[in-house]
Amino acid sequence: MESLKPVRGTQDILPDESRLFRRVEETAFDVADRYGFGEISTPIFEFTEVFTRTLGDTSDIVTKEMYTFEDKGGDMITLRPEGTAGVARAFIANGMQQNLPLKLFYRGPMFRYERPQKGRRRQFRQVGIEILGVATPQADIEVISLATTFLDELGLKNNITLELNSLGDAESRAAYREKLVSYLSGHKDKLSHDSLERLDRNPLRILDSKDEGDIAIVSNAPRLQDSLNETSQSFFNELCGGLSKLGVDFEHNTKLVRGLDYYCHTAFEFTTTDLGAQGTVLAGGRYDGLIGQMGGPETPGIGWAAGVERLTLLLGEGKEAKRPIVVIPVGGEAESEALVVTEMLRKKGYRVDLDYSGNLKKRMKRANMLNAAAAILLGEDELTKNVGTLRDMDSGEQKEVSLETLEDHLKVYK
RNA sequence: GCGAAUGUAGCUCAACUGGUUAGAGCACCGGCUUGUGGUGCCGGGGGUUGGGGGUUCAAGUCCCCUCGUUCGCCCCA
Repeated sequence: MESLKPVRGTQDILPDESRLFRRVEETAFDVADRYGFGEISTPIFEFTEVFTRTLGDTSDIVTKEMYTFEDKGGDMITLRPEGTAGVARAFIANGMQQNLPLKLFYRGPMFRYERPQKGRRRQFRQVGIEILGVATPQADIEVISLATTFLDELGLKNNITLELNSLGDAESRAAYREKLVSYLSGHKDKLSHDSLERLDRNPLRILDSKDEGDIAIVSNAPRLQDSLNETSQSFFNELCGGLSKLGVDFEHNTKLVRGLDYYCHTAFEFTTTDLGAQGTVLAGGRYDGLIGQMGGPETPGIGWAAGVERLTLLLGEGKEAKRPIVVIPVGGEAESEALVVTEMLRKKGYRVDLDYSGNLKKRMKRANMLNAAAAILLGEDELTKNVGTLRDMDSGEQKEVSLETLEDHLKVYK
């Protein structure tokens, strides 16, 4: 065996940690459900074209981060690097435009060939939502307030801030892009190497540069919001107004941008300073051009995705699992009776564990390790009297109770 | 893809400028306690020091390569 280690950037998620993952995903689904979203599952791999068409040939995701391979039938297949493309594809393929507007929730693993870091894996999980078919800011408001509720219910409200910006409609963006490029072109000699490359590929990104020289240049650059036409401006105003009315706090970050062409109007990110360089915990925006670009009917869309790993890193320990009751048979004869009692209690809804082996001391120790609330001892003495010894694991008090009325005594532990 | 740090027991870490059989705490197993855990005492198992190569009389320690992790950049959730 070459190595038993998992492939770089992948990880085993053991039961304790799984609980956190489940909490994040279930909270997300639960909230989305209340907001009227239905769950959609799309394949975790698609024809490569699905992603190259939606993400554009020049984006980093496509040029260097996709897990792409040829399958045995000769098709080019890619492990999905994000969720929206698959949802959009499924939308078109299933003729879902009949049912607009649509509110969809998804969750599952995504794959990106990147250098792993804290909060960044090659296989990672996302939860996300999309609203399709609503061109007005109502959808933007709903999607963002859903995100806020979700993060609130995870108890993360205090660590996370919402940054919001408008990219404007296609016309406004094109106009701004032109202004920005012509301004920046006058400073080519001073731009950082990275930004120089971004200049023709993705100039808006330069606004976001961390290079000090770039920041100085950008500070005098024409501003995005000055290029917004009337439609775009009122769209954004309506969004901000709606959020305020719902009590959603946000910061208008005029440097927040999205690279791809089909993005428009709303862009937002929920960020934290607790995760080093991977500060973005949930992000999304409006993508009115996407479905049309894929060959479907022109359909407006907006949505977000959140990184489950990053959220679990912020959660810490979290709530304890429900404490079990442990049934402890003493002596071989009690084993089968213990099994009966255990099954009976399980079917009545108790969380019950049965110790398999060892002397009483060992089994008690194990019950303690399991953080049991109570232990039920079944030995020869008990069996002849048809009782069980019920021990409260916190107080240490114990009493014999008849097996018929056992459940009444357990209600406190349920 | 680029730059840097790091890698010793299941976990957290120790081992002076290279120098005998690599230690400790926690965890685990056993005993004190043959039907009673969470505290105590005694004992035990555990490591090709991430892997490979090199320098040296001698390498956990120095050098090279490789793999993993972490941090930053790029990018993103």
